[in-house]
Amino acid sequence: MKPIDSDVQLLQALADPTRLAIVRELAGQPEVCACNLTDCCGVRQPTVSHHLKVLREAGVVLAERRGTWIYYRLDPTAADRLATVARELVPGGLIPVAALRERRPAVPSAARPS
Amino acid sequence: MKPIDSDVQLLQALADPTRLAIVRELAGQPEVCACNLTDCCGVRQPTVSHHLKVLREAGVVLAERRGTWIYYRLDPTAADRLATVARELVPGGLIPVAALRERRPAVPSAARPS
DNA sequence: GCCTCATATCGATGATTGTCAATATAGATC
DNA sequence: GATCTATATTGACAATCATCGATATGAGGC
Repeated sequence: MKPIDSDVQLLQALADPTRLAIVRELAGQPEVCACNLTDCCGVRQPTVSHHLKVLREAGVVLAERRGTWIYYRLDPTAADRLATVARELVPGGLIPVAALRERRPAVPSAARPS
Repeated sequence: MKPIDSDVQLLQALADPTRLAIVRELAGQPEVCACNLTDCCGVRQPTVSHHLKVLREAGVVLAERRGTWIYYRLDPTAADRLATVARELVPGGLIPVAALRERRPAVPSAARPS
């Protein structure tokens, strides 16, 4: 049971065609009954239930039971967390401001790397 | 060989602890020699090479050979593509403007789902 | 209580994946 | 040519995962 990086867990949850289809289905409307998610992805009910559990544990979706049915919606914090990861991918995003003043050579560190 | 959704491929590439560590290493500096990525992740050289291939094919990193060494850097378009996925996760982000004028009930669709 | 329906869990199975040692390839230098 | 070094590829293995049918759980209505 090694603990999993929270960002990796978020990315892993989204990195599956079926789960991303579920998420996109949820993005279009305020909430969706789980019973309506069974059809949209071409997989059976136990599979949908499994994927919804993964998405829940990763903090991507929220579930609310009302009577017999369970309604799912996107967790409002998920978009922000993914956007933060996206910001990490901006090249030079972590370079200190001072370094931006000097011209970066077109072919840097051509010598033997450290 | 079914074709893979481009967004899923991007997410899959990032959804691994080792690959995310490589990406974060690349985020801190303009470019990194592949030989310097072998140490930072606690895996052997063939494993790093394999992960770099996955990241290359997903459009996350760019490679440039200079002599014996190959320098890797983040693909400038990767951040935007991930940010676009993040924007899809904003609840109600795809709701047409007209729908925003009417008050959304606190507990919608309490009746039998369609 | 019983019955029905929606959802979750279990157990099995085939597919995919991360990792490694061994080997191959490509470039530089002699 | 030969040799050295950096990187890629191959082949194998264990582990993880997505999917399913069967079954269990939980809630409403009778």
